[in-house]
Formats: sequence, structure tokens, C-alpha cells
Amino acid sequence: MTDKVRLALKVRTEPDASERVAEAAKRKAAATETIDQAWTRILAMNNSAADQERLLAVRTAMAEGATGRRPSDAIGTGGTPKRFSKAEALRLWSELNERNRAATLRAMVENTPAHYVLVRDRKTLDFAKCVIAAADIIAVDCETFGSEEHPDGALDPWTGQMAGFSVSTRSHSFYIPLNHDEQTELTEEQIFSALRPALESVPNVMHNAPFDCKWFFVRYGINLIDTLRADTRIMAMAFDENRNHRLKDLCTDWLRSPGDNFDQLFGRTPFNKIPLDVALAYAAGDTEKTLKLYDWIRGWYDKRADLAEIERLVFHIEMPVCRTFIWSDIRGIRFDSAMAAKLDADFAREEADLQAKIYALLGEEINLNSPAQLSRKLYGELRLTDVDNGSTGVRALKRIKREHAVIQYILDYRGVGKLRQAFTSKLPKNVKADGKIHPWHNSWGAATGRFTCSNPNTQQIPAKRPEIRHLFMASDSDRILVSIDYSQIELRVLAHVANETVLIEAFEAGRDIHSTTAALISKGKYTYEDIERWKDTEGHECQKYRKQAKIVNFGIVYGMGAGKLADTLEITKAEAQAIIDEYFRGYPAIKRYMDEQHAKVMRDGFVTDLAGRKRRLHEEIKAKEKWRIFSAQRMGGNFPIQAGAGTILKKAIVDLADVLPLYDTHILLQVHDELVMDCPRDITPQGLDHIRTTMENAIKLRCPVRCDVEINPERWMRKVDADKWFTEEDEQ
DNA sequence: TGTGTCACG
DNA sequence: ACGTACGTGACACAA
Repeated sequence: MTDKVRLALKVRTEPDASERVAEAAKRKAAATETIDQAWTRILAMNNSAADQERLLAVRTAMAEGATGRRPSDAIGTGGTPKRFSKAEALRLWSELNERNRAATLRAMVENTPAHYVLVRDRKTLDFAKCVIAAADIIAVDCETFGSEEHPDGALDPWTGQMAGFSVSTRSHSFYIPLNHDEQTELTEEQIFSALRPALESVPNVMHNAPFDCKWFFVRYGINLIDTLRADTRIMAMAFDENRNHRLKDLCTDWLRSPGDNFDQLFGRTPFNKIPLDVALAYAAGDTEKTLKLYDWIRGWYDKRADLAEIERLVFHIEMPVCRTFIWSDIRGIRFDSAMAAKLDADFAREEADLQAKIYALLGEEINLNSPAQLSRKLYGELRLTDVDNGSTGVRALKRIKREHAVIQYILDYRGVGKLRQAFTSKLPKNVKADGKIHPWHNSWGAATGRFTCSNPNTQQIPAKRPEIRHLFMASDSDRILVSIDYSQIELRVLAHVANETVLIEAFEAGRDIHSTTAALISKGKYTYEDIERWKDTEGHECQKYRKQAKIVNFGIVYGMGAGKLADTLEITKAEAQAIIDEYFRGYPAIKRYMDEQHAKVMRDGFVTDLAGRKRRLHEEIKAKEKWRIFSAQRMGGNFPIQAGAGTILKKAIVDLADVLPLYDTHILLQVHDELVMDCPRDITPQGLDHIRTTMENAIKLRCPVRCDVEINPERWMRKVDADKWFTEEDEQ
């Protein structure tokens, strides 16, 4: 028997054996486990919040005798008892829910409060108009649905439809149907001509405002953005960034009055199929709760003086930024679908070529996108060195590149496959009828206060391979894309919060910060000037030092230790430790800062950034697993830096609101330390300077803040020299 | 639905 | 004495 065959047998037989053992254990457990023990086991599993809630409901229902195991579920094949599983419990929940649904809906309709009003005729419309116009604040929410053609339309104002919307004042809650199967006496025209003035003038509050604002503007041209006072999701984020922020759950936990759950009530029924009396009871309740939640949070601001900073953050930074990016997303960014198709075809051909080469080398057609299959092939059959527990990630593969010719092909295949799967073949699907991509910026998506972005995520368009970014274009031939990014903003914030004079002086002198650190970790072997002189010389030690310094500069911000640094730089742990020691010796205030932050997290349970944004880690520091506590300390060190950098950019966005209109310029995208804007082609150097200095002066630090301006006529990241651009423009 | 991988800063 | 890289979203696979 050859080794290869023996190994193949081993690989195949082992899981069988372990499966048999597991199966026997299960049978034994089923024979001995009581239902209470089963519940303890299931509830201790890593369940999603929704599942946990459902499981608890089933347990209660079981105890009350409202449901129970079916004999067919309790007995397996051969008459052996089957143990009670999570899947079975969730099946029981579905059954219970289905049984309860009709009754719940009936009860909801019967108990509809008297101040809920269904707007279905002239009289109720006039009443709604008067009540809304007289209100000091309203809550608004819309109900949407998709179609056969656009199944995701319920989430997409560019392809879906609005079933209706609800508006709450402090006295009444209205539901105004627009497109229900159940007809009313009113047309969309009648409804909006009556309500538009009131809707657009009274300050409003919403939960997840970008969603509803976009629907109203894109579908009906109703502008609720300029009068948007608050988004209760953002207010909730400012109160507790760790929890989920669904309206229903916030109401349950904070107002102690549970909200209705759409899925639970309606399942997959599109909202336009919902009877109007049910729609009223559900939708009017949502806006009423939103307004109550808003008042509840405002109440805390009034009660607690220490929340003044949070209140300021919400109303003077977050809400203006949120409003700006609702407009940005509505405006959208032009996308070159034809070029994308061409690029996609090129990538597909390249991918097929590589795949053929790989199959020839492997002698078998495995699925290369399956980590499991690839891992078995490389480490099992081919017996290549498994450097990272069977991982087939780039890092592991790069290290065994010399062992087999196929590795480089696999890496290339991965690279081109990623570009095609994630970008050239997917981005065109996000293009709407106007030829533009309308991303969803979530201005407080991350716990650190950073933006997130989705559908598509324009923050993760490749930067190293610029051809994908080139697909994003200026809106018109007389306009250009201008991208302005903060230079080394996180390291500047670090210099500021740590008050590290060595770093501050380097920034003041305009020195390259990686070269500064490179000189430092070379232990005096090279000066800053040496590094700068030799950094681009292939193979020179200065180049190595600068490369290491760059990784250390970023790594320290993340709380990187010697182990990870050694891993990344492919040096010994002792060498890595020596570099870190040298770094902290040269930047003593950074060491002090990190120690202070770690102590602060452990003492207070939270840390703050320069605008009072908080990261609460109370639960983490109480964890019994050491790694979670270490992780919390790293977060404590990293948060003020990452959040601070994010807050500077947000403050800049607020300040730019008064500047950009002067130059007919609009923000299109945010990529953490960068803003991509759409400008007139004839914008002046003075105009760009004004925009740049506004960003640089957004928040004063102990060191200067600098931005770089890139001029991209037509395509993102296809930049031209600014001086040349302006002199040539003048000649025309 | 969770996991692995990989794109970004 | 020991030991640790932060924050995201999207895709394909495997169950």
C-alpha cells in the first residue's frame, strides 16, 4: 500500500469513526437526558437573540401544556429515544406562532386605541392634515413591498413600492394607505397634495431615518431630510453601542412596552396584502413608539448633566452627518456598466485559464472555492506543510509557495476570482435605472462611531488594483471627482491623545512618519535622512527598516504584540519584542498612554474619544476568559484613536455643509479617512483649498492635521497632477 | 446560519 | 510569568 492510498483511507475512515462515537454518545444522552436538562443544554448554546427568545417562549408554552413533543419526533428509527434538539424546539415555535397569529391579529385590531386613525377618505385626510400641521414634532415610518420582478424591492426605494406610511403626533397616530390591495377612496395625488406642506415643515423623528427618508424622496419627492430632527437608532447607539437597535427590542427593554414584530405577525406576507385595519394597528403603533422612545431618551438628557456631551454629539455631529449622507446616497455615483462587463469577461477568461492549469497539476477537478476540499487536497493528499491548522488563506499559502508549483496558480486564481465574484460581476447589479450606484452609508454603523456601507459596500472597493475604482465616474462630462483624504490621521490622533512630543515634533516638521519610526527602530544605525535617502533602493537595509516601521506604526495602534508582529514580519518573537521595546523607548508617551487606557478600561469599564463618544466594555472586562479581557484592553487602547479619527472626519462633514454649496460640490462617498466629491470641472484652486482647509481645521489637535487632494477627471482614482491640471485648464 | 476568506481603512 | 492586531461587509461553501 502506498503512503498516498493509506492516507486517503485514513482521511476517509477517521470521520466515520468519530461520527460513530458521537452517534453513540447522542443515543446515550437521549436515553438519560430529561427535558429540563435538554432545555439547559439548548439555552446555553450560542443562539441568536431571536432564537433565544423563541426558545424561551416554547419552554413556557411547554410548561403550560400549550405545546409538546410529537411522538414521531421523540422516537427515532429502531424505537430508540431521540434527544430534544434546538431544531425541534424551533419547529414547535413555528407551529405555535402559526396557531397564535390569527388570534393575535384579531386582538390587535379589536384593541386598536381610539387615537389611531386610518386615513381612507376626504374627512380623515383633512383631519390628519390639521393635526399634523399643528404638531411640534412628528414620527414617520413607511411600509414597503417588493414585486415578482424585484423580490428585494421592499428594501429598495429605487425598485420597490410603498404600501403606506404612518405618522404620529403626541395626540394621534395615522396610517395612510397608498398601495394596498384593499382600496380606499383616496389617490396618491390627493394624499400628498394635502399632506406635503405639513410633512415637509414639521420637525420629524424616525427610527433608522435614512431608510424612510430615501423612500419618501425617491418615490414621491417628499423631503423629510431637511426637517429630520432625530434618528432614534442613532440616539440608541449613543446610549449603548453594544446592544441590537431594533425598535421592537429597544421598546421592550427601555420603555418596558414590547413592540410588534413584523415577521412574527405577518411572516412573508407583503405589506400591501395586509388588511387596512391590521395595518393601522401595527404601523401606527410603530411611529407612536418611535416618538415615545425619542421622548424617553430626551428625558434622560434633561435629567443627567453628564449626558450633555452625548447630546451634543448626537445633535451637532451625528444628525447633520446622517442628513448629509442621505442626500449623498440619493444622489448616487455614476457607474460604467459597459466597462464592468468587459472587465468581468477578461477576469473570467483569466480565471478559467488558471483553473485549467491548476486542475492539470492536481490531476483532479476539485472545487477551488471550497476551503475544505482545497485543504484536504493540499495538506492531506499532497502532504504540503500545514503552517496554520489547515488554513488555506493567502498567508499560509504564501509560506509554502516553494513546495509546489500549483500554489502560485491558486493564489492568482483566488485574486482574480475575488475581483470578479465580489466586484465586476456584482457591482452592475447595484446599478439603478439612472445608471448610478446608490450605496447605503450608515453614518454610525460601527461601535467605534465609524461609518459602515452596504449595497454595495463602496468602502471595500479594491485600492491596490485601481481598475475597479475606475468604473466609478463623475456625474457628467462637465464635472470631476475630487478625493480628499486625511494624511496619517490615526497616527496624528495617537500623537495627540498620548501627547507624544517626539511624534508631535515629527508631524510639525513635516517628516515622513514611517521613516521616523524606521530610524528609531534601527537603534541609531540609520538617521531619518538615511532612511529617506535609501528607502526606495531595492534590497537596502533602510527599505527593510521602513517596511517594518510601517507595520509597527499600524500594529501598535491595534495593540499588536510580539507574537503577531513576528508572524507578520516573519522574524523571531525575540526580534519582534526588541522592535517593540525600541518603539516604546523612543515614544515613551505612547507606552504611557496604552498603559493608562488599559487601566482605565479595567477601572471604569469604558473609554472615550475626543468628542465624548464612548466605548462601553463593562461586560468584556468581567469575562472569565482571559483572551476577552485582553481584547477589551486592546479595544480600550484602539478606540480613542479610531473613533477620534472618525469624529474628526464627521466634524469636517458638518463644517463642509457651509462650504461645499459655494462651489456646487457634493459628497458622494466616505472611505473612513477620505471623502469622494463631485465637483464642477472649473472649480478653482482657491475653492479646493477652502474645502481642504475646512477639513484640516475641523478639530484642532496638538499636532497639525493635513489632507491630500486628488483630482480625478472622469474616473475615481485616475488622478492627474493638480498643478498641471490648473495651468492647462487656464489655457482653454 | 455559521465559517473561512478577503476587500477596505 | 504568562500572553494579544482594531473596525467593518460580501461572497461561496457546508451543513
